[in-house]
Amino acid sequence: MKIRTRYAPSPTGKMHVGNLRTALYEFLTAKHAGGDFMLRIEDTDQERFVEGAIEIINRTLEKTGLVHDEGPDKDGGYGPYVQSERVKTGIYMKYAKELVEKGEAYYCFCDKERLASLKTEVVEGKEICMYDKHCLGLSKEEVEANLAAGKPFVIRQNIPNEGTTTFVDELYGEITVDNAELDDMILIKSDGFPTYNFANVVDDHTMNITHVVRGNEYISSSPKYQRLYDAFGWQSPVYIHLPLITDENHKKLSKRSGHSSFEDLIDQGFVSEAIVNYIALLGWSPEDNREIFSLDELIKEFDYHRISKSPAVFDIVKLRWMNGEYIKAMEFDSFYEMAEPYLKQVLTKDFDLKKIANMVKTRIEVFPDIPALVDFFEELPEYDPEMYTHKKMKTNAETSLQVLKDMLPLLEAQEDYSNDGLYALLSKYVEEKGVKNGYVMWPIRTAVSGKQMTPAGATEIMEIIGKDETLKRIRKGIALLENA
RNA sequence: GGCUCCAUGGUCAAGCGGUUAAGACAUCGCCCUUUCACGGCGGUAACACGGGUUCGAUUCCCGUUGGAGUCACCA
Repeated sequence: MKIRTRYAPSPTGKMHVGNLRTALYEFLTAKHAGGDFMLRIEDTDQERFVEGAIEIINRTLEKTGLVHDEGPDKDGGYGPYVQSERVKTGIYMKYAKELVEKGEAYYCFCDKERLASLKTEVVEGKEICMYDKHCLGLSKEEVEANLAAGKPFVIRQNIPNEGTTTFVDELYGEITVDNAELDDMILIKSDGFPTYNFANVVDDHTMNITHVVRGNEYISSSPKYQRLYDAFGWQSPVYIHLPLITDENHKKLSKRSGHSSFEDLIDQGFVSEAIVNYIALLGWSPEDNREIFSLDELIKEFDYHRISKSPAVFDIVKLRWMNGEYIKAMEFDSFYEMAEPYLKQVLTKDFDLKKIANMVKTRIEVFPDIPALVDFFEELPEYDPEMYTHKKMKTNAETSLQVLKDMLPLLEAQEDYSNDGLYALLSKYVEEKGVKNGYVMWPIRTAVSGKQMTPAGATEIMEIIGKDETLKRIRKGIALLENA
């Protein structure tokens, strides 16, 4: 049988990385087996609906390559299935009533006050209460009368207080709970909309979803869903619950961490391929030791049986490393396209931006690293003359001053300011003095950059900034050292 | 708190009764080098604890401890 999976987000804002990984694993589970991947928008809670959220979901899935296979026709492609649209067909109410007929569900007319009066216990600021099945005792006539009188109602699942319920998860195995632990959850809300708990079962069944891949947080409500499948006489799908992604404190990733959503990450200069690659490895590992995977390679290698059971910490440091690997592997032209705005942030003079971009390409992990790395080309920063002292190079203020003074007239006389020409000039001096390269290169590089760390060597820098600026900076260095 | 799940280095993780317990990130050191970076090489670092089962447990079972999730007319 063909595998069918679905990604079922609710449109409430940004795309959380946990949700993105869920979408990825659903996509991969289907695609690895040549199956289909669906997108279903779960918007049965009108209050939580956020304008533009569906667009964010669509854009993110498109950008990451997680394209869904079917759905309502929409200008040339497939749109997502949308629950609020399906509500209009009456499908959920129809199935809910079927359950009522079977005695597996019942109408409930309890108002907020009565519900609030139910014995509650407060644990960690959260109220805990279970419905007392009060309305299950209503006679058929009473229900009819209430309905006829237009009294607001919900439909609840009827779960016995005795016995146990078991469901099977592919990864976790059999999970059994006492029915007494299970609340009579609401299937249809008083506004006529189904709850997620109900809609998800009806939809997964009617859409022939074979593998339900979802976050770990659903594991505790899965027994209730299982009872729903059983009540309908439907075969339940294969369940695959995914381990949680946490922050460095092992807590659920939240907005506070600053990188909890795909959008955050993109804003911070990560490329989507690297993000996908990284989260694929958060909770899953291939048979070999490979770590760099394109989406197509993931499809080929992904085996959901190798998904791990324990939670994973989202490590931004490793993501940065991986992003750096992707940047290094990029074609120069596409790299340049993305790097240019960052270059232009700090470089306004007439520089060879492509040359600078090329220097920087292997040295950054994310694009926003660029400005701080190249800003000295534009303007020499204030720097501490202490920087001229370097143990290994055997340089200090004195030797540096000597080198700069010796070099200044040579650089003034020099016409050829190409990297090669300058390198030849400096090498000649090095040879004559019988010193090590660094003995000369270090002070020169310091004088022309004013930086501890640069993306290029001394002569490359001089080539870029040109003769006038070079001489200015060398003189500045001399002045600085003489006054020190 | 009830219920459920999880437990290999700081982090991601391989392992599925017998291994010198892989690999990656981070970290440290060395080499290379026109400093740093890049690159190359190497080091430090882990089976939470206690009982079983077994000739033999990181691996299987039980308990303890620790962590997490969940307990809505949210998904």
